[in-house]
Amino acid sequence: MKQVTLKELAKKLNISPSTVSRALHDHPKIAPKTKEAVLKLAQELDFQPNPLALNLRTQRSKNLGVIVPKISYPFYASAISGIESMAIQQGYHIIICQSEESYEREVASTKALAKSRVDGLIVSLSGQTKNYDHFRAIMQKNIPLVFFNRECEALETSKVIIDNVQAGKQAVEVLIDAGCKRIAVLAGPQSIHISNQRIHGYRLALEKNQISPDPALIFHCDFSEVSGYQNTFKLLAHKPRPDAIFAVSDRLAIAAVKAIKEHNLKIPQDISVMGFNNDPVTTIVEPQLSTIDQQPYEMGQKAAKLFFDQLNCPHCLPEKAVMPVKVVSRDSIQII
Amino acid sequence: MKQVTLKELAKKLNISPSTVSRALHDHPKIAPKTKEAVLKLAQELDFQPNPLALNLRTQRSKNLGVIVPKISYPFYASAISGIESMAIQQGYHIIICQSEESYEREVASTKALAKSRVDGLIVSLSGQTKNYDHFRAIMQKNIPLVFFNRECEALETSKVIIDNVQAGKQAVEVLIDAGCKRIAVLAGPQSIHISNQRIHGYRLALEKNQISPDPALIFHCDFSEVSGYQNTFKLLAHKPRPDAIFAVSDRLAIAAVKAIKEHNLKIPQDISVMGFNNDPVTTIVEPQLSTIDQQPYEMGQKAAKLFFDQLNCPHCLPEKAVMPVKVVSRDSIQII
DNA sequence: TTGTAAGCGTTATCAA
DNA sequence: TTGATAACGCTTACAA
Repeated sequence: MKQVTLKELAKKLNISPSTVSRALHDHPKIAPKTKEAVLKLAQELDFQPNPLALNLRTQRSKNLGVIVPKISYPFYASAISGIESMAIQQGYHIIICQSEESYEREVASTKALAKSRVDGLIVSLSGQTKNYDHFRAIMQKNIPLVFFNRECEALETSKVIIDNVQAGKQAVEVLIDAGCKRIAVLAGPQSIHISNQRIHGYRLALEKNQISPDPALIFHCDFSEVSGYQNTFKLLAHKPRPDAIFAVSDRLAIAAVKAIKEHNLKIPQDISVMGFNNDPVTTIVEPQLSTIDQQPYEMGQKAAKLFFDQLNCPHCLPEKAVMPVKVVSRDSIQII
Repeated sequence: MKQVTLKELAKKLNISPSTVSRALHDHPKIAPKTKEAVLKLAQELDFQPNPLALNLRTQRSKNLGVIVPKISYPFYASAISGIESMAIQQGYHIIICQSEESYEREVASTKALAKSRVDGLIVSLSGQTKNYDHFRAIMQKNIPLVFFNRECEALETSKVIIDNVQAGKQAVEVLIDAGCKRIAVLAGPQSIHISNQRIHGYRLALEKNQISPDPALIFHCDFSEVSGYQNTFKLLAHKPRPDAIFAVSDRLAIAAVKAIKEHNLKIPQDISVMGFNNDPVTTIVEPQLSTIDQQPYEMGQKAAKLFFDQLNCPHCLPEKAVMPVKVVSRDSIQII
């Protein structure tokens, strides 16, 4: 059972392939009955134009590469859904690669996707990435490149981000408004730029509220649960004990919750916790976690939109979209 | 900056395209110095063969379609990673579609993927799917089709599954071994075959241990948290109260945990809970959940392997792979 | 050992 | 209104 081709339609109808092609495309100058006959047969034989041939002609693969640290992070799973929802509307498919936070894997994926001739690339950087030459190569090939969430400031590309400084500030202000004075930070790796921005927001919030910052209250750690857990132990040992923790990700916040419970401290009575991301787990942990929702689905949609903008207007200037965030208040912060 | 083509290499070297092609492919009958010259120039100009042209020639897209209910389910996120790890080795990319448990979306995705000429399809059925004509169409086009996890027994395709009856039996035996006698089931939708198989396993376990089954202890519900929660309320109201719950998914188990706590009952002292899937949340909920690990990454790898087997041997018989599961013991079941 | 020519399936251009 | 031809980039008989 082979797929029927346009040529075969032509042969059966005793007309030329070009006529068939025109009939199928509503060409203005085609005899109505020719058109009718073609459409009828095409229907009957379930003719599907071969996209492989189309791709060769147009030099477009109709594929969009997406590189994220990990699809199992709920943030990225949602973002991917958002990207896909837009892509599908334009007849595009997305090809997803995971960097697993590894620079080497990110480079390898970027190269593989370029080789496979994706029409564009939507990327959220790996935690290790400090060199951007692989993306410069993409740009030189005029392949539209859009960053989202974790972006590269040094490159002039379209990007979809949130205002991490502002969001960090908002998050910490929730804690301050709840009466917290000694707010510690589970800060994530120092290499992650968005984490640093959120911490910058933390400082701004303190400043605005005349709380003097204490650098010893900032605990850098990697994103793993173990690391968050261990650093919370250190954090709780600090004298005087912090009365709140701002974690730059929900995963870290949840590790903190675990550690806090082991210390037989109560959340939020003894210590408040603020997360970031609005992962589904935030409603499963006890108490439920206050956090910041970045609306990843919408970020993904916007990123895809910016890709199509670039595709359709290669010489337009790149666009930077800053998306709004939402504070989500739950039970991990004392209400005063 | 256009990509350089094989023809251009040929022109620059004043030889024919075919010679260049042969040089690049280690053709046996090629003069060493011709080959050398070609490779050198190819290197210099960073020649990358255009896969779009290759695809048209070979009539292969080098894309593998994957349809799952939802990528944000951790089970599927892992399975996808497993599929991808195999695919990448063979120069394949995967195109992921989410059915969102909708029959219509599954049909639409199947058709879209066929239209885009994927070389094969790896599918886990949507919860609604009862008609399989869209897959029959795929099989008629000789597109390799592999099911995993949620399969279709009526179709003769390759498949990767676990023995859900056996796994359900094992799960319930853990409860029985812990001394539970009145084991209720959060059973999921009646339309989901694998859930029903797990429930069948439940019955076998009861039977084997001379516990008489009580149909009133089986609570069908959809997979949502609300539904699991509400049904647990009903379940707990049942007299005499069950001393254990076997949930066919961790999500349901977690909803049950919530409901149980609202009743001020203790897990596992008052009631034990057994889940299924080994989702990451099982270690976040308190107490940590005993469950069944299906090793989704390995399932995904195996599914991809079966796809490549079909691709390379179109007339080979389909293969059914039954993967082992692991019982994961945590704190939600009383140890006696 | 290399070159020529045809072909994968489609469409754009030109000519009729 | 339709047809012939060439082209997208690559490979492979076949010929030389």
